[in-house]
Amino acid sequence: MFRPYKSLISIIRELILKALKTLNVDVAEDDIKVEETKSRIHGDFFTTVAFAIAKNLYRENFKANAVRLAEELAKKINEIKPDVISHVRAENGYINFFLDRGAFAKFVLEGLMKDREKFGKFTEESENIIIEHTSANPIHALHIGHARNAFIGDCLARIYKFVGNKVSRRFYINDCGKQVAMLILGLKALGKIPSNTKVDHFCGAVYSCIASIVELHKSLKNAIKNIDQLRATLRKINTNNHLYDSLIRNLVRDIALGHHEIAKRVKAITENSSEVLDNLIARLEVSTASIKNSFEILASIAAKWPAIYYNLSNGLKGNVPARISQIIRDYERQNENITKFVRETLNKVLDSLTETLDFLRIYFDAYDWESDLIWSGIVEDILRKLMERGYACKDEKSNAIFLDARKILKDFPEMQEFFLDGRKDIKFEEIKNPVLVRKDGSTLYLLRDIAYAYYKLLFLKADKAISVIGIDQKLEQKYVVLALRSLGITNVLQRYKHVAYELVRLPGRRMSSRKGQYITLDEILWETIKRSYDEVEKRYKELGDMPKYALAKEIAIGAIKYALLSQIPTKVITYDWNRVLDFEQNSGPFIQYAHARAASILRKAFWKIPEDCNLSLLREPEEFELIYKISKFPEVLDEVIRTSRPDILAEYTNELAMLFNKFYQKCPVLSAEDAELGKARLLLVATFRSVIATAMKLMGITPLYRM
RNA sequence: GGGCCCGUGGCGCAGCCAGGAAAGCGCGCCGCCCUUCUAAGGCGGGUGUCGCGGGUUCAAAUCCCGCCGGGCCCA
Repeated sequence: MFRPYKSLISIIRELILKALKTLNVDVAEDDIKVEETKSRIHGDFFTTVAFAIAKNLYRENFKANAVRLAEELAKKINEIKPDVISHVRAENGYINFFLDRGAFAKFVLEGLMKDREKFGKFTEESENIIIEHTSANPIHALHIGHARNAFIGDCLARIYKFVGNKVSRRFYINDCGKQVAMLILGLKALGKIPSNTKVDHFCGAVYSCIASIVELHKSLKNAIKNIDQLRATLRKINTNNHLYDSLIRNLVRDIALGHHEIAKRVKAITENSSEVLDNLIARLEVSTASIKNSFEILASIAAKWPAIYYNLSNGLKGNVPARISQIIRDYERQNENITKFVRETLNKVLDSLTETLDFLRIYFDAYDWESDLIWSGIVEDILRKLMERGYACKDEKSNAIFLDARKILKDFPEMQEFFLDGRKDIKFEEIKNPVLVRKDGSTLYLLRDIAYAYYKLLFLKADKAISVIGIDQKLEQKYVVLALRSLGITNVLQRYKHVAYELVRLPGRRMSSRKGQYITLDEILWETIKRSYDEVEKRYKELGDMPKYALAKEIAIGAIKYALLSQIPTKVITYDWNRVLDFEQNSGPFIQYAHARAASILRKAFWKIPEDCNLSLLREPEEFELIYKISKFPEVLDEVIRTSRPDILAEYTNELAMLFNKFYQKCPVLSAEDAELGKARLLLVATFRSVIATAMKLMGITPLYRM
């Protein structure tokens, strides 16, 4: 595989090593660092090896000795350097390497002559890789936060595949939770899903409504419980029942209105302060606040979806929480009546989600249902296996079953660094053993996640299982890894990877499906398409409406994907329309535009790419910088895989586009002053176009040939 | 109460893991460049206690310790 940048670094390292040998100095491998200069004034690469040697050899006169050593080394290197390096110069103890730009251009572009399209593939090792991503609950529309997950997962999947792996993309469906049961109950109360709305949008509204209603019920119930206790306590303290009954009545009213003056009122009347009473008052304050909060959320949801809210609040009958629990239980036990309805419903929502994802060209190889995992007995078997091995145990008192994380860490000390994240000061007793099975016998997500991970690695035979899951699940994911290790997966740290990403926030608050506070991906998509359609219209008057739309769609998809991919996954993004709708530099459209310009030149040259031309004519700074950036492409892919950070690829692609635009401005291709130079430039344009097209495809952004 | 992540010009971000020479980029602002391969472009201009305080080092935005501010997880 052709890796010009990496080869160049090794060439330079070899030169340094050889020079050191002739000077008879020994140096640790690690001290020979070859780095890129920040400014071309100091050449293209430099090494600080002279400092490292001087430090070891001379305690005094450190600087002078470093400077002298650097000079001696530079002199030696100049004698033995290959043609691609024009010269080496010592400056202030640094040794600077200057490339021969013509030779470098020839080296890179000639190497890429045959298979430009495959540049960056490392076909050496081929693994079975499972990438699980998106995995949104199939009960509501995707919002921009889910999009972040989807884009990161899809980009990583494309890269893993491109560099030479077998990749399976999987979507995990959490269908056994409370959320699904809420939706199901809501839909049963409402009857049919109307045909004039998108299913996921409708269900999302239903879910938000019902979740808020349940939430409010819960807060009210809590408050009532607290009031009853308060009443009883007050009676114990004083026997003037009449006075307290009227106080309680007033409190109930005030709580309903969300007033926060309970402590004052109670104390004013009782002039009494006991620990029990204070505690009760505090709890009452809390439930008042939560009632107020629940009311506000419900009000905003009712305003957003008045019809659904109205029908639901009339249609919901009976003990709602009990009915929800019943649905969960029945579904887990695969009760025929409920199972059919749940699966049918969720499949409809899933189809609706997939429609959006398809539109964005994000596809899956398989959908894995949590319920299948339970029904098939895998979850149970994993639990038994954990217990047999002694890594899960039942608490005698509570009857709950815990994962014995402490025992796993003791038995497999190699897991400690991973789990503790380098912290040495934590005491073993402080590590919590998480619950796998509640005292009522119901299982927790963690257990199912362990089962699913195990399933991926052992039954689906993945060499590596990568899961794109929110950073809030970090601890939970660590427990999954511990459990896998205890189940006998020895190299689990290499085989299971949690790719964590942060939330997308709305200005001032977080997005929440439950509270109905979100911007759907569909909304963003259509708004962005509209905006890019306007832009296309401005500059492409002669184009028909449909082609305009097709173009606008690609531009919009590129804009949205780039906006979300270009930031480090582990940082919070605050969603901003301006950022997505900005089509200037550092955006998807900017990159597509650079590609279109290159394609335009090639089209005018009838796509006849010269095979023999004098590449060493390419010595202009703009030509050099572009070639230099191109040469680093395989290293960028390497880095993205190492760090699971697509933003590195996004930034690289942006820089590549930027450098091409500078070249484009400065260096005429088709009307070059010299025909030979023109030919060489045309080859550079073709190479650039291939590389940036590959980079774009890896991000799921379509390279456009005209814009 | 315990832990994790973040703090870089007015705004949004990269650089920190693997310390190196004047700290980069985009947006915004001002000026210039379309008879020349698509101006969704290019060129020029001003903007910084790299949150604060110590320490390690020849060298710190980068490593270590403490603190402050924001976000999150567990309880």
